[in-house]
Amino acid sequence: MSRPLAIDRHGQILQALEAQGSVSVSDLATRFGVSMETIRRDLKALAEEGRLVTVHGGAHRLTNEPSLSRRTIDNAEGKAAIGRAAAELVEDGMAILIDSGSTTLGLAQSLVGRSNLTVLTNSLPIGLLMARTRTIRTILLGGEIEPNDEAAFGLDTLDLIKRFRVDLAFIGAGGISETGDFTDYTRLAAEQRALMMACGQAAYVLADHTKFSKRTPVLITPAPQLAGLITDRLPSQEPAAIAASQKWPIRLAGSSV
Amino acid sequence: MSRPLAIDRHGQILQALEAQGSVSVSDLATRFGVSMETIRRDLKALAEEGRLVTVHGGAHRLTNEPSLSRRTIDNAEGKAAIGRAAAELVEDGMAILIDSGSTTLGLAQSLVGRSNLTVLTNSLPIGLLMARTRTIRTILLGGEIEPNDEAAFGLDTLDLIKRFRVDLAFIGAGGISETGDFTDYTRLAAEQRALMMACGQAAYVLADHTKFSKRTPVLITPAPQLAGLITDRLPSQEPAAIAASQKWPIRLAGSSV
DNA sequence: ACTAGAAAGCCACATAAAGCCACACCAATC
DNA sequence: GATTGGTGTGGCTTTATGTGGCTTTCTAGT
Repeated sequence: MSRPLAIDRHGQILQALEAQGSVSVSDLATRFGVSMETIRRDLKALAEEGRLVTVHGGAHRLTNEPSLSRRTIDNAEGKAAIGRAAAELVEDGMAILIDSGSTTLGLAQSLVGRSNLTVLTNSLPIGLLMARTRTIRTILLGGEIEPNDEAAFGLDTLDLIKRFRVDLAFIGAGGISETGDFTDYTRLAAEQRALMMACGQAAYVLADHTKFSKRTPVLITPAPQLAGLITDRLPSQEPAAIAASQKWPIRLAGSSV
Repeated sequence: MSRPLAIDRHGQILQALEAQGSVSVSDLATRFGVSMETIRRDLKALAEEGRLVTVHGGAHRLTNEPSLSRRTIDNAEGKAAIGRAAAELVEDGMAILIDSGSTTLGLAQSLVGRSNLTVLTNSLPIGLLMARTRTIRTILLGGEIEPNDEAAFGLDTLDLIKRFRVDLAFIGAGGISETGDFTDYTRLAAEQRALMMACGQAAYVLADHTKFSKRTPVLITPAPQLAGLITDRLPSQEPAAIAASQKWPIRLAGSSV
């Protein structure tokens, strides 16, 4: 009987670490089907190389770096579920576009470990995350960086988007109006998101349920490629949720972990 | 030379490695119908040619270029000193371009706290760092991301560079040749760096002393804007250092903290 | 704040897979 | 027919992993 390569495990551990910030010994042990002691030895070796720090129960990423700062993401669980649901739509060999935002970041995290994909994004954290997998080809849509989003916006970004065609586009939104339409904070961002939709053969908006109660000023003109909305749950009392459910096909992400 | 069978095997092993990142001895043995010992000899031979690295149980793709994301930066102190020296050239209100690399990252770190600056960069870590200051306007030059550098390279990047003109450009280099010229790992990177030089009214190459003993294959064609080299110290015994000092104005960064 | 139980860590030992080396073998080549 | 280079085999060493016993650390309930 042959033994799986230890070095592959090391690589995947580091990937999981990039995506999640921390990993637990028991999770890794079950995931790889090896004993906890083996995982401990892996983590110890990686820690000696200075690639992570071990903590009781697992390991943690070194904290100096441009992190996908896990700065208290609201409704992290719901966004992770949306990410997993969206990732199921992504098939081997596809080229996809991922917009910036904490919800779309959930999708990127779910794609870690996949290979034979091409990801276009205007988000720096997503770009770094994807590039570090080393198995996903990553193209960054450059432009002027908006510090709040840590993503590129602007004329150059619009221009770059126009040069590509992808299989799927996953778009964020600032909020959802009472009419069920998607809205954004600025004119430029709305324009850019509309263009991103048109870049894909099919486009999905990723928005968690908190967006139904958010109103942002600029309407995003939906492109014909818009295939639906992926969210975690529909707040039944929200007019925006009711309107949206009548307007777009909605895919509910099971919040079960 | 060798049996045709063996040559086929070597090629296919490298191909499998390219596709999967790693291969196991036992898998290859069953796949080719030969003994594990033979596969080991194959891997050993390929490892001696520098085409892969052997690990217990198989082999792993080599990452030719030392990765930036491994946190231990060689000669961090010298690079920080170079960064401070370069930062002194940057005046209020300027627009500057910062190339990717660990040395140029030192410059970016020295600029934290400054304001009224515009920074163009193709490096994701530098872009994030600058954007997070919120006082420095940041423009990211997009394109395909090279995982080792965590920076954008490619046709789109070249195209974007051409659209800007900056006051100062700070360029990295893979190595310095015996003739004192700057060299790089790939044709594309060399081209891109040359274009970056031409983007500035004046351009400086930032390279610490370890670069004088590094030889990388592709020559960077210097643009006329190249105003000099900023380094931490000149290894007197290195022919590359002597040649460079005769060819370019050199600014030595005081290593004093 | 204290303490008991549970979970995780550590160490030593056992074992199976992998690596290494010397030698034998086989099939082309000169 | 001798030579040469690739390949397989057997014996030994090394490495990776699992297991059990013990210690340490965390957590929750009083």
